[in-house]
Amino acid sequence: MTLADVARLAGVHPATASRALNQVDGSGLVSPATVARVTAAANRLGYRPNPVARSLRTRRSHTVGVVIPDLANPLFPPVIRGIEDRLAEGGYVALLANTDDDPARERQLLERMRERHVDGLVLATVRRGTPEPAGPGEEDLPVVLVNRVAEDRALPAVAADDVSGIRLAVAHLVSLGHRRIGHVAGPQDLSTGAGRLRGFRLGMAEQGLEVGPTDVVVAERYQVAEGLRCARQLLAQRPRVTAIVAANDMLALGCYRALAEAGLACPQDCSVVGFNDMPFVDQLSPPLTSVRFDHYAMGREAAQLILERLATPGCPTKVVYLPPELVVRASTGPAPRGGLGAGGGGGRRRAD
Amino acid sequence: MTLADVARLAGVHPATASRALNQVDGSGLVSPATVARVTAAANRLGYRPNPVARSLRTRRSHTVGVVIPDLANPLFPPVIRGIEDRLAEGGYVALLANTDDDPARERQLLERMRERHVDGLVLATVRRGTPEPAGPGEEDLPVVLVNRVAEDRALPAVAADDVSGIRLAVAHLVSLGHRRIGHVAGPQDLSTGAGRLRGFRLGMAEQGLEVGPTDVVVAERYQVAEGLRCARQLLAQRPRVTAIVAANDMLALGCYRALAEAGLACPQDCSVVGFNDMPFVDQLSPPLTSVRFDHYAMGREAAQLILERLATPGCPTKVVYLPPELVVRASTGPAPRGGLGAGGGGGRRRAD
DNA sequence: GGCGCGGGTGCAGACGATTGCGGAAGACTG
DNA sequence: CAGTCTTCCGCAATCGTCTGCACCCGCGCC
Repeated sequence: MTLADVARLAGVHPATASRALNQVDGSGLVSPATVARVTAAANRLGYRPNPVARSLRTRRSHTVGVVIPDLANPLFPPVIRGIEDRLAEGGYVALLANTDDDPARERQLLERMRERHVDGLVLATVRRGTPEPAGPGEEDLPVVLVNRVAEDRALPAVAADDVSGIRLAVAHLVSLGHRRIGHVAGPQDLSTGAGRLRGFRLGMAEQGLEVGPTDVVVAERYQVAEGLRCARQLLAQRPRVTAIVAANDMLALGCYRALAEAGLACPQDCSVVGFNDMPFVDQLSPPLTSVRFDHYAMGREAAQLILERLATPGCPTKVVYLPPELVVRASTGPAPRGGLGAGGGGGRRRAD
Repeated sequence: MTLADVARLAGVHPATASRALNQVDGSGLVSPATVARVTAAANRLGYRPNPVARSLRTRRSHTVGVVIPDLANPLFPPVIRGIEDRLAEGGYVALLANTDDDPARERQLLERMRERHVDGLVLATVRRGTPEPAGPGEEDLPVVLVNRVAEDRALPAVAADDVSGIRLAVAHLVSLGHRRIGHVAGPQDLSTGAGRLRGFRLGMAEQGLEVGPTDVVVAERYQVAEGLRCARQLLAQRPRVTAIVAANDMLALGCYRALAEAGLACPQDCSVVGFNDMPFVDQLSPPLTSVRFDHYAMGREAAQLILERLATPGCPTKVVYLPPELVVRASTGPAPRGGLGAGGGGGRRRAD
């Protein structure tokens, strides 16, 4: 079942059959009658072009490398699905790779992808300070960033609007009467961690609140254990916080634990807000208030961008920000009376 | 950078270079001296064979199709990672596809995979009653099943030992004093659903307990909403159950909701056991007791099996069962006094 | 010394599709 | 009616690698 068979059945040369089948219709390289004959023959035979042979000749594999830190992070599956679905519509397939946040492993995986002749890359792994996100020699391969953006916006990217998202969270807490709000920040070498910290400072400023040096603790990784460590520290150095904005749901989980350790109830004693609205955070106890954005859409958009670059290599680099929204659940509640809130007068003071 | 360049540098014919590089060393087609010269040249040039050209010639793509219902199901990411890691060790890559449990979509995806000339398939989507798991004409492609097994064990597969796992759960509940135990069963057209129901009956029999017709409700899908529906029904038709064995963690989540609706506390009024020990079920409230098995290992083992079949096509079909273990958390507790348990005498009867 | 044998290489033809080039018609103009 | 242009199609090369076949050469044996 090759092109030659189709050509024979249609009574034309294989070259003509090829042109007939690949014709963007109308551009007169092949007569309409011939196109009809060939496509009819192809249909009758159920002909499917051999992508391997095609790739060899055209040097395009119709394959895109997708590099993420870890598939087991619940944030990524919906993103991957979005990428794959959109790529499939464009006739491409995704090649997945997990780096486990290990730069050495990442380099090795990118090398493998180059060997496989991927046509482009979608990277969810860039860090600030590694200016060549795709490694040396990648300049020819189209690259799109997802979830994280490049420091200088020099690369096309799709990500949530971290700053706005955190501002929503802060505004929500303030509207509940909170004034002493802490931030468990994400790793500052990631655009998300840095952006969300910026969003926190900005949001607080907008509400007329100051951010002191003890109001922020920076996590080294987006992990529950780090969230626990940071929240402990925050509670220690800032005992009267009534709310914590976590840079990420994982960190928020760590905050839950730290509060439980300290014998504080959430949200009665201290509210917590997360970011990402991962699957199942609505099943936690208490269900987590979190900043949501559409993960699947982020994936689709990233795929869209890489498809555009594949189609027209020189096109301008776009950076797309997805609008976040706050999903209010039970982990946030009114500020406890007795906090330093300007909301009400005195009231009962907590015992601690 | 092609084989011809290497050959030129080594002063041999490309054909010889090819043989030298592909030689399983020792089988004397090429002299050792030549092999040394060629490999040296290849290293010096950093030569990497073009997998596309190689595939075209050898008709092997070094690619394995991995078909799952839905990547967003937390069970699968670790499995996928196991598959990908083991495949990578064998020089293969995985091509992922999600069927969303839609047979039509599955057929279409399998067709795409055939077009892409995958060398084998790992399927997590087989249902009982579809004897041709991979569709017609798949007889030539090696297939391995994962998570679910074929009805007649005719296909190699890797899965948890569903029967043993559920028996562990039942034994645990009985040891806590439970006697009236219900089962929210999984879809019976899936081997997991059927196996776990069988395990439930067997486990109950082993404990000398009978399973009446109202003790089991069968879910149509592994979804929280279905779990809710079934648990509601179970509570209605069997009001005095003190424990529910769910065929799956999703269904267990539904049970949580049904209990909450009914004003019952877990585990004080009714214990719940899940299956799979999905990520984050330890963060639920209460943390879920669940039957665990090693998801990553399951993936690795499936990849191992497909690699074996790829290496020696005729090898006997193995079916591997992974040993399950019970992870006891806070969703299971002593049977409430006043149940029909044989454990103690009368005691306080619950008000309902 | 001639012949046979076998290990090691070179030659060239696939694999299946794409594409520059040129040629053969048909259309159209002067 | 001749010449030019357009349209459509066939020819053959090409992508990079593998592999059946033939060849060459050296060695051993009769």
